Amino acid sequence: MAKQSMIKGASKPIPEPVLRRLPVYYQYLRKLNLESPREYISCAKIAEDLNNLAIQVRKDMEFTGAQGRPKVGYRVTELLKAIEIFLGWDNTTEAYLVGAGNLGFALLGYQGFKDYGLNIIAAFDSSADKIGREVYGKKILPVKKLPDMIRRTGIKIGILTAPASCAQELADAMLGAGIKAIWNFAPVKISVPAGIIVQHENLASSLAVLSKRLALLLAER
Amino acid sequence: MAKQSMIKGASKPIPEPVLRRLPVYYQYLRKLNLESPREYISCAKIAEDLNNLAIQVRKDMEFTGAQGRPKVGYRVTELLKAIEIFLGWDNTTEAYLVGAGNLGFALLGYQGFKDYGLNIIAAFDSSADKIGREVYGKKILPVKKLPDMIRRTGIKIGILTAPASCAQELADAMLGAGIKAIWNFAPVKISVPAGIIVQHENLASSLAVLSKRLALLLAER
DNA sequence: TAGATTGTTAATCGATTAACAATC
DNA sequence: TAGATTGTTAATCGATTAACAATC
Repeated sequence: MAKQSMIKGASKPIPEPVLRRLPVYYQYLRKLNLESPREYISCAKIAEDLNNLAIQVRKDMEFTGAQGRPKVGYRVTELLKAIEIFLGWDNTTEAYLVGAGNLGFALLGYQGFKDYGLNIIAAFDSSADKIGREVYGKKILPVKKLPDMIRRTGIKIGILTAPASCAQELADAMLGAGIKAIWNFAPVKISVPAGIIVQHENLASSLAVLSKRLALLLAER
Repeated sequence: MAKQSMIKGASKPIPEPVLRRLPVYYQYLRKLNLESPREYISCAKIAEDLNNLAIQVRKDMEFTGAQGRPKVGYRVTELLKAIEIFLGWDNTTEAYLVGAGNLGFALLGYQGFKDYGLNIIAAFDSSADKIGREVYGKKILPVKKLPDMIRRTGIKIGILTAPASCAQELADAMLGAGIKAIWNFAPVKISVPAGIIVQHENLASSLAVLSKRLALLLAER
């Protein structure tokens, strides 16, 4: 099966690169709103501050359906709203986190998620000295209760921050109980049936880009 | 300034997508070597297991300079070596980590980095109850010693896991002391002069892809 | 030998960028 | 009005995929 770099199914398919840039604009505009608020903004200004091209910003914004006014630009609040709605960040999606290690704790404590419509309801772990604790206001529950909780709450997103060695097993448990999307931070590829979404965060891929760039930079002279 | 999706400066410029896939092959081949070792492997087999196309695997491998034998395939050890050398993972690069919170701890404890030639030498933090502790064998030092340590050791990579509020300030301190590449996990864009490499891990971008895919999936029926 | 698989050149596809008309 | 900026159509560029020759 071929991979899909294009997100299909929508009226207009959205290129993944666009989808990855929209949050960057969103973060930028929110920060701008706090630090030096203004009613309107042009693509040229956004592009300049974010170090890319105005035409790309304009094209990207087109996907969200946001409309600007010639000579004036886009109303900042409208732009923010358009991105929010487009990404589905205007209403909250609930998720469970599985694996309450350091990374799990970091994600539980990340305040940004609520801006992106993601609410981690609870965490699950198998270790007795973690179960029962409360971290950043979120309960750590025994992992054997996970399937039951997923069924009862109908939660669709699982955030997997367990060690590689038990990632597949935990993924299977989640999927069996009705999870539809797994955000996988475990450093291992997990196999899932068709129709299930896996978003794999691979540190090694990022590191490869970083180390190659650095090697080229240092080799320049 | 336009952005560069292509890594320039090498004899043959390497597309970033290729660079991101190479570690996936690497992880796959290493796991294969442990679980069901074999001397040779074909691109078709790799592609099947990783869910992509044989021609893409072959093209990607071409960049590493690895050579296969028609009808036989590639020698697994050679493939691993070729990727290692190509990414510069065959000799160790040292790095400092700045910000010893939960995420910092998670990265300090991540065993995988040594396979990728990255060695985090020490961590820095400003909080008194962290300074002096040792985590996964790595000392936590006072952040005010950071510039001096960078100068003395000549370390070129800084891993930034501090809160957004002090990310820019810490980045400036690192760059002033000679850091050439920053792996930025802080949820904020940092500004750097030309010639400095910043690799920004943006959770919001990944979440956007995940949430849009899930929304489309759930809307299908 | 026949067939599988690599290596390499060509074709396609999609994303980015450019050009320009519309409009405030 | 003139000029800046959007909206939209066209051109370019690069990455992916296909085709096929080379070879073990």
